[in-house]
Amino acid sequence: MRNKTKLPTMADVANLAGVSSMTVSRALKPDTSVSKSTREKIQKAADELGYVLDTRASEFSSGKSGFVAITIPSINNGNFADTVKAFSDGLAEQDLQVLLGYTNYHVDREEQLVEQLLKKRPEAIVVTGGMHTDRCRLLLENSGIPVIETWDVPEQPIDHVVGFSNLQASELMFEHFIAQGHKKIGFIGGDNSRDSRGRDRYLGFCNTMEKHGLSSERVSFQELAPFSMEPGASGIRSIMKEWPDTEAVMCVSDLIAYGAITECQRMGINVPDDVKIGGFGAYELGQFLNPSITTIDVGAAQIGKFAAEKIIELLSDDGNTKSAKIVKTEPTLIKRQSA
Amino acid sequence: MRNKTKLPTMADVANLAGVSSMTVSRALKPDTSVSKSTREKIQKAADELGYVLDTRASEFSSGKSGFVAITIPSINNGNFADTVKAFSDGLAEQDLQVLLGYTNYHVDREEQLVEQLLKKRPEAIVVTGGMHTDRCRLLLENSGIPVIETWDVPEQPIDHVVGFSNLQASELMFEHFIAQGHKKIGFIGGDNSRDSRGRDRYLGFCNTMEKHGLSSERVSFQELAPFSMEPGASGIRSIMKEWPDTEAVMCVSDLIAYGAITECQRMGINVPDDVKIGGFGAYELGQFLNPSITTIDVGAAQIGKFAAEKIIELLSDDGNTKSAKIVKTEPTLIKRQSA
DNA sequence: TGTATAAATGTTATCGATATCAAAAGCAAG
DNA sequence: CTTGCTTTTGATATCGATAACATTTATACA
Repeated sequence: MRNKTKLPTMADVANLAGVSSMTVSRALKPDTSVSKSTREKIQKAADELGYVLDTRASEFSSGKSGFVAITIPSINNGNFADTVKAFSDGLAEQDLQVLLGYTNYHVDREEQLVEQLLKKRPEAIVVTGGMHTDRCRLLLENSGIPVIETWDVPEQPIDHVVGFSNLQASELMFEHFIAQGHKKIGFIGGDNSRDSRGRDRYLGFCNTMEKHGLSSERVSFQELAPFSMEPGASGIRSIMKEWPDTEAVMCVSDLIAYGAITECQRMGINVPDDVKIGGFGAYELGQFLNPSITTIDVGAAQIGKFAAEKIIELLSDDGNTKSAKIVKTEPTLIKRQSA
Repeated sequence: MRNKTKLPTMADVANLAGVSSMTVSRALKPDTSVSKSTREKIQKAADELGYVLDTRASEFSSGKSGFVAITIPSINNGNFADTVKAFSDGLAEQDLQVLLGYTNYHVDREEQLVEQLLKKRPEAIVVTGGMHTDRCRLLLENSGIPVIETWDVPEQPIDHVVGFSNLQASELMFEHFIAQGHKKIGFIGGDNSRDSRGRDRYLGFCNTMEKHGLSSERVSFQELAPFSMEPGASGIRSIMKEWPDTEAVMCVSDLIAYGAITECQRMGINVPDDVKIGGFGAYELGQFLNPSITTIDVGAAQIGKFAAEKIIELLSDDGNTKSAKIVKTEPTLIKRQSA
């Protein structure tokens, strides 16, 4: 069934319109010098044949692919979605498309994905996080295109960075707890070996506790493969069972906090009167829950916007102007009802 | 900066390894006849040069692109994410990649997107919904590849369909309301001109009301551009203000229901005692909210899975075997606390 | 009207891989 | 060591568009 009838090519259109295929090529682009009459003639021929440009040939011939690759950990995550949306919007004016890939929080999967993406010769690549396999790092370094690491500030950046310190960001929440006089503080996170951002948020917990001479034992690490709400429920159950006098808990994301808060309600524990619960990421659902979720806003959309701007700058650049290698966004605490 | 140093090509690898580029091409694929020793030699040369295959050239030369296009209305929507995930997983074994595009619930945007995607010569295309502009329909019909419409059962399908009747699905909820003895029933939806699935759910409301001789006036249509929770809050406010004796309301999605339920809580209205609220789509967050959200499960993942299977079948097909043009999934009511 | 300049169109070579066919090398059996 | 087969490798044409350059046609102005 498929490909039985071969699709029309530019030469077919040229034939029908009685011009050369080069003229067709020009007529189909917006800003080239083709007379109005021939352009109309060609447009008519193209419509008649149902001609659709083959960008594979086009990209191959012109040498530029017209798109930028971006990898994010998970498709179903409002935060990364915000980043991607702002990123796409920022690149749209430059006629650059976005090719998206999901690592599922696995560095091995990331390596595989990055290789796949590079094979398509993007004009730049954006990756989430600063933790990569050695080979992935090498691939990116040798790619010959701008590389931007986001959502993190790696110690040894590959190239450019648009991110923030997850460690410092999570400290905001713990300092907030402590300023309210709490001492028995806990943390619910995920598998730190897979998610370096989650790990840094946990380190922020440890640092702050240590700084104030408090115990950092009240932790629960849950399997949160498809980063979700259930683990928040099990996490808070486990913490409240082992340390019933816990006063405040920060969760590695708002989705976890959502699971934890709603589970508290089911257990008859009042949030925030009995225990305070903080989230991370300023997801929309946290704003509407009762109690609304106190959280850390990391400026997800801003990251995407900045990354897009940087890419536009780097691509238009003739290699002279030096732009900042590292752009930091400023996480802020959003005080709401839950903590 | 970019492209300054040209990336190595297959010919470079061939040179270094002392073979022809054709042999390199073969060695880099898994199942071709190349002797073990030369394959190792070539692999070594490729690694040394940091060679990465240029799929643009590869696809162009071989004539197949190796990917399938899919359009969905919104990136940040758990339901469509589920469909896409199942779809990707289903195609992964066939070495088919997925190229994703977002229509933002606009048919004009869809037309533009479909054209963009077709330019890249996918091997098949999946679109969400059965409402298209005339030109978009034409583009799809002339594309020469399998087309699958999903999440809907159009009256005049373009080619293949994997979907369900949104009308019948929403009737499940209204019949559920009525079976509980309710008569004063409402609906919160969005802009029907943009979202045909939402419109069909609304029609399901009207049909059921009419069938039982009830009024279908209690409706609120909200602007829900980035399909979200706030509109649920305003929607329920407006309905409860105008018709305070409303007994049950269905929302066009769980996200809207979430906004509506939490707003009720803030207004001191008890759900489900004072008013019952139903959602649509079986989103994860509805399962954990107190009260948990009664909803319609449309089998989002199943749609993706079926679509993938159909594509594999159609692509491997020699054009003989006739497969069903229309595959329907069976929406079910998930009875929880809110209704 | 002729010359200078700009605009419109055509010609040819090319991007990097693979399909296809041809040739060489390896191998088994007599 | 020769014949006949399989396996491995190579040479060449080709996919469809565009870059770069060449040429023709239109336009302006003296």
